Amino acid sequence: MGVGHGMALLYWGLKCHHLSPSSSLEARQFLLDKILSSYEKSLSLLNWGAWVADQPKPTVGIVDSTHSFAISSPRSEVSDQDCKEECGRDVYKKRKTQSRWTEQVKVCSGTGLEGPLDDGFSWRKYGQKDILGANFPRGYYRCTHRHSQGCLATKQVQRSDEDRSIFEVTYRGRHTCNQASPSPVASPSPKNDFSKQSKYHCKQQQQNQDKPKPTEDIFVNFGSDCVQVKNEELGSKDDIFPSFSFPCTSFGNGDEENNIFTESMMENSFLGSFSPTFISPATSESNYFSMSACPLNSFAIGYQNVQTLGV
DNA sequence: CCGATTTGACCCGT
DNA sequence: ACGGGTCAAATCGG
Repeated sequence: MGVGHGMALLYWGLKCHHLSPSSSLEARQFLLDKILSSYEKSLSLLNWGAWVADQPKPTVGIVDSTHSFAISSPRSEVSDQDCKEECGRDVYKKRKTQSRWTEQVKVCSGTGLEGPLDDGFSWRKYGQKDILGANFPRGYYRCTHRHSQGCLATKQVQRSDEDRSIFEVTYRGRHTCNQASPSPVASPSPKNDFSKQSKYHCKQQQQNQDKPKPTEDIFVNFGSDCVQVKNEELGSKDDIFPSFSFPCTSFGNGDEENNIFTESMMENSFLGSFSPTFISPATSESNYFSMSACPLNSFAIGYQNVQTLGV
């Protein structure tokens, strides 16, 4: 309720104020401060403070004029795990306490793409396993910048048994790296960089999910993907975070300039590193965040039409 | 040559 | 003992 209100307010603010790249930096900062303050109030209302209280306050900064802003709330877990990784193998214990959430990525069949879409981050595959009871193997990915920047974000990709067009992407940890450079959506010339960068993703999809498709189709066909985000296993079993969603039409007003919220947040941090904190750090499995971002024109990888699919 | 992927072995929690 | 997750050597490919 509270967070939903906060999110509604956030969206309202962005929409009503027509936050655009041409807006002054001060205006945007002011609005974001307002929004965040409301959001934080909502958080405290929710009494999920136990989790939030330890967290450094989320900071919002407008990075540059390409209307990308970074929202981060660094956690001690990062340095903690860094140490543990260096000092010994304690990743297994740490795993339990890491933030984790799942996106169900639906790739519409017959569109030329059969595989999990690129989420704007660069991943390196480090393993694959056959999972008991699953028809398809699970792929394990970690951030490409794990060593160069100590980024500990990982994800698992598994194709759904019931619907081959659905991929369950489970993210763990947040990106602490500077992912602006390799990200196809964040680059000044997305299309060129994307086709180049998606090389490995494309290949990986072919090898991993046995459905080779032409690279050329990807950029277009991502537009029909659906992503559902849900949070998992973050400790709390309390139903304090009812699911909520934006109506699909809300974002897609066709005005690119007004899509700062969707394109910026999603491409930079929303799905990649910010969402676990922002969305629902303490939800039970029955509660999940659902987010619509239909015609995300600039959001090249095309997260779209997220709905409460129900799990 | 360098970075990504593959894949069997290994580790850990249950 | 078993299953899930990670490691790392071998391999691939630009």
